[in-house]
Amino acid sequence: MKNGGFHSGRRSCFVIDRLSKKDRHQRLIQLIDENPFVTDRELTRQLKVSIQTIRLDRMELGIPELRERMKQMAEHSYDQVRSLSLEEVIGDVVDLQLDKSGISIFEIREEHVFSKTRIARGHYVFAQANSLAVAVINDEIALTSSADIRFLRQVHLGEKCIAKAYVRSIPGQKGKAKVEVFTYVADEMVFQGNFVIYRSTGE
Amino acid sequence: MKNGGFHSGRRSCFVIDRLSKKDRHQRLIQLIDENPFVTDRELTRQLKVSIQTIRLDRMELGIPELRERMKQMAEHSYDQVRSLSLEEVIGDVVDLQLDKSGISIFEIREEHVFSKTRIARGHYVFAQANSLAVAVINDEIALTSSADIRFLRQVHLGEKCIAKAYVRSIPGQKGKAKVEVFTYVADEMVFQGNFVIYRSTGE
DNA sequence: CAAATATTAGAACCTGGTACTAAAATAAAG
DNA sequence: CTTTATTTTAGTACCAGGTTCTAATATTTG
Repeated sequence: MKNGGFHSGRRSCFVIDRLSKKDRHQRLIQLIDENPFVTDRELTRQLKVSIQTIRLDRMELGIPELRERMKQMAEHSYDQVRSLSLEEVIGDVVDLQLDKSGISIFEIREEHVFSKTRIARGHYVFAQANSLAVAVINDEIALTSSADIRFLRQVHLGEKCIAKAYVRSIPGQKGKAKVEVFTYVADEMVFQGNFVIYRSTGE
Repeated sequence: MKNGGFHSGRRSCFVIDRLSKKDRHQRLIQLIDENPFVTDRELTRQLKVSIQTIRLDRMELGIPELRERMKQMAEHSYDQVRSLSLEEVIGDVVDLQLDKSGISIFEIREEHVFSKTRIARGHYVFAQANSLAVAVINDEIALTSSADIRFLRQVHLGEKCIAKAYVRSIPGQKGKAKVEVFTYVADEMVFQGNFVIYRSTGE
């Protein structure tokens, strides 16, 4: 053995000594998590064990090699970019009757909440309602003109928001539509909004 | 030569013949753009040229090898995830006087606009204002209670939104603060919002 | 036709591994 | 204190997907 104390470290009676297998595994997971772009060779320096040990460890832990990790990240981001650019609406629209009504579902995930309180940031709840209000209008161009909104209670991590939109056309004005949106978690109303949507009819 | 017509295609008098160098370059760019995970070997099949030609072409066009492409995508997505999870606020807060006022800047990028019209989705403009309204409140917990908003004109791709927030405390109610936000592009006001923010004072 | 350009072939080498065999070192059990 | 089991290290052959370099053919152009 190369490392360890002067008398080639028996037990762990020396300060700078190898970690136990279990500890090393934990550290390995941590290191790769912190920097997924680390090579096995770099890991040998950090963990003071041979490259074979690193590779055995990765096997046991089911951690793929660097190139495979990068490939997976690349594929993931590729999919994400594709789906994001398709995401014309925040939340899944499950029902849509153009110029009448619509329903969308949106689940509050980690990225939508304040990390401290785990309460959803208002603009995500608004975004779901706004997207739905725009989607429900049967027009080439539909833009939010103004809105009057109310957050009735906090929405927490993991909760499913069901937004229901109803189109109430404004009789006098042709280029504008009024859309009412109510968002529920289970039976409880958490958000209420009155949107005035600009539409491009007759242009 | 291996491909081409029966008499080993002189000129381009045969139908199934190699493309010109220029056309091949265009096709190569297109193929890699469509599927960045394609190997050189797969490209030889598509373009009917040798692997050396593919590699020369990539050189000339400055297209890196598959592994480098994957690495770049992986790094890009890693950075994005990191910055997204750190993004406590939409827009850069450039000035903040707690319980008084604040300014944030937010540039409209591709991902914020309707692909058809290149006009910003309302909820991004709202999100900037909402984030700023919450940030300007000097409290552990600050949540949007209600808002009254107006989109004064469309914001386009590439425009920089400068949001200014002013706290107007509500004298009667202790747990609520009123925040006015005005968003400008250059000198033009594009958005106006009155937010009522719930605050946790004295709790 | 000759000269210039484009294409192909092939060998050596690189990174970051896998798969496998085998020998040490260390720990645990009898 | 041995013997056995586990853990760690060493070393070789091999792989994908390349780069880099030299050299030989095609093909096009003047």
